[in-house]
Amino acid sequence: MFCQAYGMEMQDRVYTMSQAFRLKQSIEDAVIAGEFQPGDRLDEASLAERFGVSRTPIREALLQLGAEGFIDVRPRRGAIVSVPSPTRLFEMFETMAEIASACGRLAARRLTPENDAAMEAAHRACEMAVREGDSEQYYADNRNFHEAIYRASRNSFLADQAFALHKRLSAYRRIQLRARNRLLQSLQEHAGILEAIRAGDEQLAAMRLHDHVLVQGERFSDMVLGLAGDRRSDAAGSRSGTAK
Amino acid sequence: MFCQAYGMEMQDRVYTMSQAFRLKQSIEDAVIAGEFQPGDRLDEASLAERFGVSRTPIREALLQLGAEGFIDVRPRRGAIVSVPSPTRLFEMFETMAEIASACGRLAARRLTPENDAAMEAAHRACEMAVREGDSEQYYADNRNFHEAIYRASRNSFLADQAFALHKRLSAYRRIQLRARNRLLQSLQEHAGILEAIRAGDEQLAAMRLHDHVLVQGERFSDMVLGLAGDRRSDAAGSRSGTAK
DNA sequence: CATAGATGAATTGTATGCAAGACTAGAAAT
DNA sequence: ATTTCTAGTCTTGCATACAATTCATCTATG
Repeated sequence: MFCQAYGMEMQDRVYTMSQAFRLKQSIEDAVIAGEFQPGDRLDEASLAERFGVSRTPIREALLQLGAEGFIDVRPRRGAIVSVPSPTRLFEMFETMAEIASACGRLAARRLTPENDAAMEAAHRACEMAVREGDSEQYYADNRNFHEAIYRASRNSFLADQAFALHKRLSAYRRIQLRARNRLLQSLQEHAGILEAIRAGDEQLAAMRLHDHVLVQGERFSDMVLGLAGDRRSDAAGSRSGTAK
Repeated sequence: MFCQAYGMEMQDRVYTMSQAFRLKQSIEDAVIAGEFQPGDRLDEASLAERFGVSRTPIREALLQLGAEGFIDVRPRRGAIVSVPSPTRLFEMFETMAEIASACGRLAARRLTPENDAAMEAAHRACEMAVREGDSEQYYADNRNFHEAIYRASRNSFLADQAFALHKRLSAYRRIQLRARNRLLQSLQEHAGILEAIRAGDEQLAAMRLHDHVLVQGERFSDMVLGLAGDRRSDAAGSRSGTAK
């Protein structure tokens, strides 16, 4: 049937996005922005009231965010913003380092002029932010720079995974950037990463990206793992004061 | 995701799992078992009737599976079992190779006697399956072997990610195993991987795992990427929304 | 005084109903 | 005969109602 080809063309049509999808984005953004802090309860009723919808689409959004690991949905006990234990956080960063370095390795192998230009532009933006000492701006530009590298792997699936994890870690990454005042150091590392990718040196690019993400945290991670025989990855609150 | 024993028991107390969670597992199992083939429609009404529940928990299960990337949920157009394009499939396998090799690298660095024993046991089971020529059994044991390696990374987050992707690719992996009749070859590669991990040779372990997963597919992947200048964004495309 | 048990309030899980968008088939027109 | 328009059916999306379970508070008891 020739009609099928014709029908395909109707796919340019823009379908209305469901409310649940919009809500998912909104809630995710609110979490990333820090409006909901780790440990905070995501109450279905209040979220429904806040967004002017019923509980149903809220529930659907929360469950999806839970499936992505963005929040923690406990059966019959409601959803909370995940509170990863220190060990869990190291594990997440270590995973981020591995995935990022994989992207860098592939990018070094497959670099195209377009991807190169995108990374260059993002790098320039980072430079500008550092020059102006704008930490918030650097945070945003840094995100774009890393996304450009993920894309440069020319593996959109891997890039999606990388970016998803990047978003999940954004709150802690921001702390990391601020706490150590390592804007300039970060920028220099970026330059080294770019250099390695452009040289087509897969190993070097992977290593530099790995170290860039972990920031000397690797050995510390190993140490923690060595000490802690058993690991708890519970989201159980460390909210109230120290257990006495 | 890390759904194993999610709602089973937390802090001694056993909570009743929600229907939606059970349904999620059931539907996922059905997809993995090949009962629903890629492209098949997952109709809410018929699934509800099949499991004897209303549409609500079915919907919630489908949305969660969609968020995990296991199926493809299109707004207002229902859910289907994902039909990755060949390019997409290569990307998924390549990502699996990268994540698996990362697990192997960490396993080589941190191997404990317990993890070693677990891998050994799984390897023995694989040997037995090959000796008896039981392809189905090997498929199951192979899965356990790889899971043992993921766990041996001593990074439970990374291991969860790896296992989730492994499950997602199970249908195609089974084809891969059968089509090439490479049971024996696979077993020998397993032995080589174990050897490298035990020797603490991170690079070798990573490389062997990488090659084991990709099975000479790497160059082919590069070739496909090289030929296809632009990649189709199929219906099974990324869920990155309007991110530019 | 502390702890265990029970009762009421609050919150989540599921079912049902209705509205709106998407698919199908048929008729009209070129 | 092919395409376009249209009407009807089917499916999904959301709201509401109710059931089930968890949490908090209070009381009784050692």
